Amino acid sequence: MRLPRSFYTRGDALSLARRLLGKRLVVPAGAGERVAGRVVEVEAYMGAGDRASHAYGNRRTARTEPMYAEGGRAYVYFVYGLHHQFNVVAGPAGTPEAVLVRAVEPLEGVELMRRRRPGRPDRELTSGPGKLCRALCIDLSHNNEDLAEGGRVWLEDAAPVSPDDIASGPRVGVDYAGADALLPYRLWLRDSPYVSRQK
DNA sequence: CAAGTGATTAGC
DNA sequence: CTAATCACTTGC
Repeated sequence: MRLPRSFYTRGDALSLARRLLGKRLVVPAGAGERVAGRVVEVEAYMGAGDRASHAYGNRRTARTEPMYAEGGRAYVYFVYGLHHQFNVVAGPAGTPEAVLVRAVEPLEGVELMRRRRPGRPDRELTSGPGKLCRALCIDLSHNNEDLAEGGRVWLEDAAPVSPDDIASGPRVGVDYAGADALLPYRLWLRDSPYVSRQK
């Protein structure tokens, strides 16, 4: 079952980031197959007031447009000439907040993931934002898709995560954001071996 | 540890 | 139009 719209619109990006940990990210892979992973690492991007956000100062361009939609849509973009990044849009329409999914633990379709990432140990199949998009085949065609209804990627509920198991720290790769780069908006499951390397 | 890759953007 | 900038990964 897909998580409902209200799951995404209920709170801000940080609240959604916390609730996203442990949930199951699913992408259909044709012929009734699925590729799926458990979310183990995320980053919150808090919108217009967040210097690290693409939508800082309400910057509104063709790329950032999906962030302004009602929560529950996908915001996918391309960085560094070769990697895709998958984000979940949070909050009501008009607030450009989103949560970047940084790492998942492979659960379904692991064979497919191995084939898409040849020569990688299972630990490194999905342990980074670019890696997971590669393993799950998420690309620009998924941009702006509706996770709550009809989209070709979605999230499913899973066993709740205890707050004690969640660790936090500064976000990765946002040094340009000044003081905002220090905010503890990166969250991960403390004991998961599938989180990305940088701490 | 540095190169690479190309979409996106701001600045003319 | 052009140049600069990346929410990163990989192979040296």
